[in-house]
Amino acid sequence: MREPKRHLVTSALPYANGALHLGHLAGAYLPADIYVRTLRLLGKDVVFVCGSDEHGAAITMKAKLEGVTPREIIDKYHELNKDTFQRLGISFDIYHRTSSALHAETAQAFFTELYTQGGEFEERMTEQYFDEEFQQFLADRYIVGTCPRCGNPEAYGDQCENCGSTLSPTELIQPRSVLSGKAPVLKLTKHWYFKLEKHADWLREWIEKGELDGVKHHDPKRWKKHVTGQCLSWLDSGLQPRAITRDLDWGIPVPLEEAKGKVLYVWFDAPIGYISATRQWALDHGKNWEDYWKSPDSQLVHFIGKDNIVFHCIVFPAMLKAHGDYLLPVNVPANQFLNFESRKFSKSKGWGIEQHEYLETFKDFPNKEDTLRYALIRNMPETRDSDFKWDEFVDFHDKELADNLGNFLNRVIVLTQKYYEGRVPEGVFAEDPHATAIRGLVKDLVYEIESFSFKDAVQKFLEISTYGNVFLQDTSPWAIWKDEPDSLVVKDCLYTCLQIVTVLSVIVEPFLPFTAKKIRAQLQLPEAKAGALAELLERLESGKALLPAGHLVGQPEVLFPKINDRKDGSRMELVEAQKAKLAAVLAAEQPEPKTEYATLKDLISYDDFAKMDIRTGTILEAEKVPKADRLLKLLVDLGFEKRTIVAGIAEHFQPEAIIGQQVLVLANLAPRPLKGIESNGMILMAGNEEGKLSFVTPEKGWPNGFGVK
RNA sequence: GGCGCGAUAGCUCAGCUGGUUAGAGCGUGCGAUUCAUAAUCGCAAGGUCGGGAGUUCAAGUCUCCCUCGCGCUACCA
Repeated sequence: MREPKRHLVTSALPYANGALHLGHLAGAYLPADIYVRTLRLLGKDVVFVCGSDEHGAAITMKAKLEGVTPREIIDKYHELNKDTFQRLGISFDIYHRTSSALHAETAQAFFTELYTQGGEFEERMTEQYFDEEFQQFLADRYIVGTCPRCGNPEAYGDQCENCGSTLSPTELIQPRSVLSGKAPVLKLTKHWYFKLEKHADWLREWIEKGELDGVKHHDPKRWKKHVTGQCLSWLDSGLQPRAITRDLDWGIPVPLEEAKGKVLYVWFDAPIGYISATRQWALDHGKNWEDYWKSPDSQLVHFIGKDNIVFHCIVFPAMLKAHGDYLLPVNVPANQFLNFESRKFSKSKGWGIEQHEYLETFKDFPNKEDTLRYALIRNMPETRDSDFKWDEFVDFHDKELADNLGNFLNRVIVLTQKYYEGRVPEGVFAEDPHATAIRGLVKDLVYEIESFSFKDAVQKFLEISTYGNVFLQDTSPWAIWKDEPDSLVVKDCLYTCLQIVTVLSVIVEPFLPFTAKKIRAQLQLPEAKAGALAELLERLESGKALLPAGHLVGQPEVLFPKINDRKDGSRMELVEAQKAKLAAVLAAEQPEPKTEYATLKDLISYDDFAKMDIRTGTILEAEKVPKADRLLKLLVDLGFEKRTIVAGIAEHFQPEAIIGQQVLVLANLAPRPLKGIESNGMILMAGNEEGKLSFVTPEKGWPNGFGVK
């Protein structure tokens, strides 16, 4: 593949209704930042864009819950996230937002282009819930009701947060509007759908072979397996048209006369945010944004978490291709998820720590940003879920940053001060084997970063520091210096070590930007500029000194005060406090009977009740319905007849265990086929707040077939 | 249930297109060293590569079955 002229790098746009936690940082922002900083050091033309995703019903929902406007919500979280990223050293060239006018214009133009081209959209009339009192259609999130799976009375129209199942609003039992609290009605509405399925063929070729229109586009082997795998799995199961409009008042208006009151569905406008962010950046810097999005010698890379794979590898590329002119990503190095002390991050359960919260809590901790960055890099969930542990956080910091890296710098500077009053001695480095070895490690490191293997890259980084330690130890200049203070061996040794430290001062920057500044300062060197790494490699090759003889270095200063420090327990206390917090969460977990009872349904008349014919019965046979996790096929004796009933209780009861079980059956429910089996009635079950089920039965031995009054 | 990804030393993980005695870091044990943040360096112990079957001259690496973890997806109490 040709060397690209320009790089466009994106990180997933954070949704502006909350803060981000360490998992997000490790997933989509930190790796992107390392990648981008490396490219800059190599002197490449690169733009790194991100921003807030600020539309969608979840934001209006949150605003409503908090009694504020959506604008206040997005302003709050936009500022918070933007500021936090900056404080952690995530070096976006722009952190834009989708509420901007430029974005609205960009997204609308994108829609209009696809619309006028024709063939990409289709219109559909669908029935959506409508709140008659408020005279508006309800987004999925605006409908709550009882979850059909677990019985949680507060499930949303798109998802039940109790059992995690994905729902559609029409599945909810006893739905009600969040706005009026009343039952919504179904009403016809028109929406536009993007015909994703017509792009399936070229998408498959693009993902499988890396070819676009028969031309080599990228090397598919360089994509992560779980990314390619999930995409092909989607393609195999068939693509469906996706709605791109919504009935909502918060978002970008659909630019069509006949679509008044409708907005672009947030998933459609969000990825276009990458484009509008680039446009804004170009405006601010007098550049041409199209060079980055449309020129074939530019290269696009999306950094995301695994929850976003399908959008970035199928949906958005399809949109871009349908539009025409746009580049498709050469890679989407999605990371998996980071767990926190063996569990998933959970804000509601108090498990985990958010980015800004970390910065606040570790306010007085030296190098808090780089220490965190380092711990996350070492544990980055590159190919599978990984786990953040405070004990490892301490170990990585103390053993690798303090003992290996920090101490190496320290001993070199101390020796230079002691033997040569801080002046770099004369020596050879360039043509000796050490220079070759170091150059090899630096090249390996760069290669790993370009391959999105950040864990391997940081390991190479540490190897350089270890190389220095080994060399220093093997030479032991202190032993020679005692008798021969003018020894050339000692001069050569320190000269070489100082060159190695200089290498470290440059390549540390992508990983630990704050530390990079400190090391440069100790060496009395200016900060490494764009292209510094390219220059360094060149010098290593051509034999020029990186740090010339005679250069005066600064006074030694401890770079990383250890956490596990017997003289100063303050840093360890901070970590211990975090561990104690988690222990407290665990301890408090058992008694949590914050029982929520379903709100009572609307009143019904006696006649309504009388319509139901509930009978006593006994289960005669039970077997699992194949290809369904929840369904059991039952044969129930109702006295006057035996009938087949399919019940969704397989997760709670073994088929053998319920034979002979007495039950109550809603016997006059209209028959309905389930997985090809006709179900004639419904078994009555009692449910609790955990979603557990219990049979409702008459007294033991009660005859079958009699009514319940 | 379907699909995808994963399961390798006590712990965290590397092992590309199948090929000599399966690697690294941490931890452990022993030794060296003192310039340094009780840091550093060397050596050693430690694995039936989740389980089972198969293909092959040869399998951690390919095929099939099973178990477990994570994710996507289907399924009315």
